[in-house]
This record gives sequence, structure tokens and C-alpha cells, in this order.
Amino acid sequence: MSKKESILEASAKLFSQKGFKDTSISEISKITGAAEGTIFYHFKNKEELFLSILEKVKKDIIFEFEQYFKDATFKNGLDMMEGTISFYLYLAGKMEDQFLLLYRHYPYELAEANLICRGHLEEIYNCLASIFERAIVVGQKDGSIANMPARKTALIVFSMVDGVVRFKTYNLYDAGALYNELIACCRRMLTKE
Amino acid sequence: MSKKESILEASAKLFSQKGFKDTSISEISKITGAAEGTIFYHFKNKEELFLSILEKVKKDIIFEFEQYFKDATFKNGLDMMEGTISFYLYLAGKMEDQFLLLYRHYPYELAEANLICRGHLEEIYNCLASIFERAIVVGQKDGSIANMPARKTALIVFSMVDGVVRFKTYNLYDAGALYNELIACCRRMLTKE
DNA sequence: AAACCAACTGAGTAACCGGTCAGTTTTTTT
DNA sequence: AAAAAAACTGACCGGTTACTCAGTTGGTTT
Repeated sequence: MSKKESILEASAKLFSQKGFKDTSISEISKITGAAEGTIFYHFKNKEELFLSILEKVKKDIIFEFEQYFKDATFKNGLDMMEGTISFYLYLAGKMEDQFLLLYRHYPYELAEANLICRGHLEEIYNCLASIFERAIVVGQKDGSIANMPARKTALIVFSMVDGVVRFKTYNLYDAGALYNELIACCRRMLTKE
Repeated sequence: MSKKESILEASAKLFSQKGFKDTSISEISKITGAAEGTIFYHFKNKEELFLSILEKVKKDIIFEFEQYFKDATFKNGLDMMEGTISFYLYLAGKMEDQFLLLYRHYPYELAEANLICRGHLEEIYNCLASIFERAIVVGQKDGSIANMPARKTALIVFSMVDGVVRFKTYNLYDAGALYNELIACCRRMLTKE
């Protein structure tokens, strides 16, 4: 692995686990074995290093969902929604560090001043919201999901699922213990009476 | 207002809006007019200053909900849930800074090492979850809410509502635009058998 | 072998950080 | 009014920070 790659890998982990401000260049230098100067040779400053990481997070998340939907088949829209939620929870565990980075405050603060950062975040959230929305639209066509505003409902399902992941991240409640209830709630919320 | 009070007020605002690490003692000193030494006279270090603020946030949030439920009357449990959600959204706007502090990462990081911090957070989340739970229990008694695990469902409703508040906080989506849909989703989720 | 160049180095820098402390001012008690 | 206590001050300190830059390395091209 090149020095640049190991810098990216190590700082992605540190930014996720300790936060942007609490991660120093000297720490990244020590872990990777690269001199501090090397870090600034590859990235013009700390902020740009962060943006490179965020871009990779974006690509990874979008790639994973694309892969999942490429191979998956569903009985109907409601079944698709259930699969999507399951995969989201699975992914949040598998890509724990990447999700943790998105649960931090720094990306959103940077997004206020930095258009590139804002763009990455919007792409990520748009991708996630669209995944839930697609399931709803499919379900409304095949009749497994009732008529309701697809995008808005998707955002609510998204925030519901994401909230459960956060509970786990912050050690407030075990996400696994809520899984069955989450699926049941979602089903009741979306199906016709 | 005493110096101590103005230090608490100013740093609460700064910790919420800029974060713990990004707020320096010298900044608090400049804003309040208190010397840096004065801050350390009242609070033995920066962390203890933070804990004082978190404790106040806890008291304020719990107080506000107690006040609300003291005067409010509801037709039934489902109506109570709707009122609770509305009040939660209203409160998240009114106490924007306090909620923002809870959306930051620092409190949860500190909670891992500091029992007092952990205690405050648990009290806050327990209070919020219990509020939603109570409405469900009432609704199940009067028949307006279907039978389902009260606590777990409460946590899901909570994470759903809180997620919508976060969308607004992070400028990702306007919470107000989701209000009607949020209530409708919640109603469908709770009323079906 | 000479020239070139991207990758890399680490000592150095100015700015800032949380925290201390000896001393001053203000308030309360006697 | 004297004494005691509490509130307050700001210069100072050691440590850390992001970032710079003059110089070195090692591989490729001419």
C-alpha cells in the first residue's frame, strides 16, 4: 500500500472514532510511519484530507447499495422495503466507521462553508432517501403499499431506521433488540387497512 | 446576572453552536468579560463546566415536559401521542441550542469515561422515551392504540421524531414540511391490529 | 552518467490551548 | 471599622497544534 493510501486509511479511522479536531497530524504520522511533511505533500491541508475521506465514504455507501439491488429480488414493494431496512442495518454494522463519520458534527459544519462537502453529503442522503422511496413507489404500483407521499414517507422511514442505528452507536439501546419491532412498525405504517 | 451565570450561559451557547473542542476558554472569557482565571475559579476545569451545562439541559427538558403534561388533556392515548410529538417538535425549536448539544458527539464520548455525564444522558433519554411510552400504554388501555410492545415501539416513535428534528438541524430537510406526514405515519403505525 | 522528478523527510515556527497562581478587589461577618 | 471570606484578575507556563520549507531519496528518462 502506498503512503498516500495508508494516510487515507488511518485518518479515516481516526476521524471517525475520535473526531476531526481530536485527531492530530502528528498522530496520523505516527500510525502510518509517514512524516508529517508527507501528509501535507499529498493533501494541501487537514480539511482537504477530510474531504478525500468523505468522498470515499460517499462512493463506498453508494456502491454497496448498488451491489445489493443488482442481485436482490423481491416479491413486492413492501418486501423490498423490508430488505432495504435489513440491508441498511447490516451495512451500518459492516461500515461502522464510515457511518460514524456521518453521525459526527464536523461534516455538517464544514458543509456550511464548503460546497464540495455539502455536495458529498447531499449525494449520500439523496441516495439513501431514494432507496427507501423506490421501494415505496414499487409497492404502490403492485398494491402492497398504500397511497401516501412517497418521498416524504421515505424520509420518515429513513429517519426511523437511522435513529435506531444511532441508539446503538451511542450505546443507548441495542439496535438488534429493536429489529423485529422496527420491521413490524414499518409494515403497519405502509400497508393498506 | 452573576459572572458564574453569564459564564454558564455563554459557554452553553458556544458548546452547542461550535462544539466543546472548538470553544476556547479565552473565547468564553472575551464574551462574558470574566477573566480566564474566573472561569477556573467557578469550575475546576473545562469538562466540569460542560457537565454543569449538561445538567441544566437535563433539568430544563424534563421541566418543560412536566409543565406540558400538567395542563394538557387528551381524548385518548393516540391523541396524547399526537400532542406529545407536536410538543416535542415545538420544544426542539424553542430549545434549539440545548437539543443541538445533544446532537453533538462530545457528550456521548465523555459518557464513556464519566459516570455523571452518562447519568445525565440516560436520564434525558429515559425521560423522552417514557413520555412516548406513557402515551402508548394509555392508548392501549382505552383501545385507541393496538397491542404491541410499549417500550420498544416508544423508542421507534422517538427515533422517528428525533430523526426529523435532525434533518432540520443539519439543513438536510425542513422538519415543518414533514409534520403532517409524521403524524399520519405515526397514526397508521399505532392503530392497526 | 547526467538530468530530472515525484515522493518523502523532520526540524522549525508562530499561534493557540487549558490550566495555575500570587495578588487584588469586593462582599460579608464580626 | 476591622477582620475574614469570597470573588475575581491576568500574566505566565508547558504542551500541542497545523503547517512550512530546504533538503534528501530512489527510480526513470535522456
